[in-house]
Amino acid sequence: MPTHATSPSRPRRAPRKRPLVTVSEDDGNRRADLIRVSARLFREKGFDGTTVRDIADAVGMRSGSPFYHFKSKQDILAAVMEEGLVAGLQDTERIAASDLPPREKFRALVRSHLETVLAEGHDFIPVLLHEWRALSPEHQARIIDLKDRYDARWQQALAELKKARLIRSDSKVVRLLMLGAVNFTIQWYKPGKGLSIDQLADQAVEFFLGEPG
Amino acid sequence: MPTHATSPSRPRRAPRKRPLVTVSEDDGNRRADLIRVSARLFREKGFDGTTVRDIADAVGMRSGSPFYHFKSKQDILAAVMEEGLVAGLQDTERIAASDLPPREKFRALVRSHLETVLAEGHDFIPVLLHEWRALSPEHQARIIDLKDRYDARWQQALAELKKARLIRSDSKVVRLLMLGAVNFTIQWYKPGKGLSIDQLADQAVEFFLGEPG
DNA sequence: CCTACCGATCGGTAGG
DNA sequence: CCTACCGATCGGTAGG
Repeated sequence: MPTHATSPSRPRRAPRKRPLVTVSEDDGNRRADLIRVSARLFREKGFDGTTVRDIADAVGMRSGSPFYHFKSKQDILAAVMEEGLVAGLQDTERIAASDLPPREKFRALVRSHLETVLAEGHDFIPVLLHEWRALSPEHQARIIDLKDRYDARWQQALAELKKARLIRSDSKVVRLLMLGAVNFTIQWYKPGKGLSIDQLADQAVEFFLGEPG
Repeated sequence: MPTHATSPSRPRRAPRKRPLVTVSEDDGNRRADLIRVSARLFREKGFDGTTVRDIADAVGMRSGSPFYHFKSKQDILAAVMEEGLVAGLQDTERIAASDLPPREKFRALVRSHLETVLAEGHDFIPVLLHEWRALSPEHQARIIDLKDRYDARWQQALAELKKARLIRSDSKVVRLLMLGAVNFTIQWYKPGKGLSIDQLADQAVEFFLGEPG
C-alpha cells in the first residue's frame, strides 16, 4: 500500500532536507561539521558502511560537496582519527604534567581516557579503534606518530606507579592489557545505565592497582 | 603504456582461477570452506569491505555460487560467528568441568581464550568482535544466546577465584575488564613476535591475580 | 558549494 | 554449481 499517491510526471527530486546541524551561516566551520558527523556515522555504521551521501545528508549538503572540503573519503577518516588523538593527547599531557600523587594521577589518566572514549559525542577515538584497518597505509603512518606519543605518556605513568610500588611490573604487556581493558569498554558500556564513567574509572583503578593504602 | 596488447575482439573472460583451497572432489564441505575463507576475509577487510566475489574467488567458485549455500551475505557472517562461539564454548566448558585448582583453572581459561582469538586460522571470534555491528538484529539474537553461556562460564570461574581469595571482587565489571584486556590483544598481538601465546597467558594471569602464593 | 553525470562495482537471481 | 544478467548504489569529477 503506497504511502503517497504517485503521479506519472518526470522523476521528482526529494524535497531538500534541513541540515541536522546548526551553524552560523557564513563561517568556515563546514569542514569541522563534516568531521564531527562523519565520526558519528563511521562509529555507528563503519567506514565502508557509511556513504559519502550519508555524510552529505547529515550536514545538509549535496552528495558531491564533501569533496570540496576533502579530496577523498579516506581523507575524512584520517581527519576524524587525527582530531581524536590531538584532543586526547592534550588531556593526557596536561595530567602527566600535574603534580598529583601517583595513584591520583593514574586515576585521572584512566578517567580522562574513559571520557575520551565513552562520553556523548566522543566518537573520534572509537573510530580509530574500530576502523584502523580501513585507513590507507600512507594515512596510517601520520597517525602512528600521534599514537606513539600517547602510548609513551602511559608508559611514563606506569613507571611512576612502579616507583611508588603500586604495581609490580611496568612492562609493555601490562600497559597493553590495561589500555585494552579500558578501550574495550566501548563494546559494552551503556551511558546512563549502571555505572557512571567516574565510578567505572574508580573500579578499573582498583582492579589494576588493588585497594588503596 | 598498456601491459598487454589489446585486440578489438569481444570482451574476453579472465582465465579461470585455480581454487585456493584443496578439497576432496565430491564432498559436501564446500559450505565449511566458505565459512572458513569468509572468516579470514571478514577479519582482514571487514564485512562491508569483503565482496561476495572475493569469497567466491577464494574458494574457486563463480560469483553467484555462494548463494547456492547461503541465502545472503549476512547468513555467511552469522555462520562464521556461530562457528567460533560453538568451538569456544566447548573448550570453555571442558575446562570449567575439570578439577584443576582455581588458579590453574583460570590460567587454562585465559590461555584457551587467547588461543581462540590469536592462533593462526582462528578468525571466527575476531570477526564476532569486529563485525558485531554489521550483523542484522535477527541474527544477533541467535548469537547472543551462545555469548551469554560463554560469559556465564567466566563469571563462574571468577566466583571460584573469589572463594579461594585470589581476587577481591567477582563483580561483573571485573569480568568485563578482564575479558576486554584479553579480547583487545587481537589489536596488538603479532604471532611469532615477542611473547608466545602461553607466555602472554601467564603474564595476563599474573596481572589479573597478582603473583602466585 | 550545486548540478549533472560517469564508470565501476555490488548483492542477488532466473534458469539451467 | 555455472551462465548471464539486473537494478541499485557507490566514490568521485567537470563545469559552473
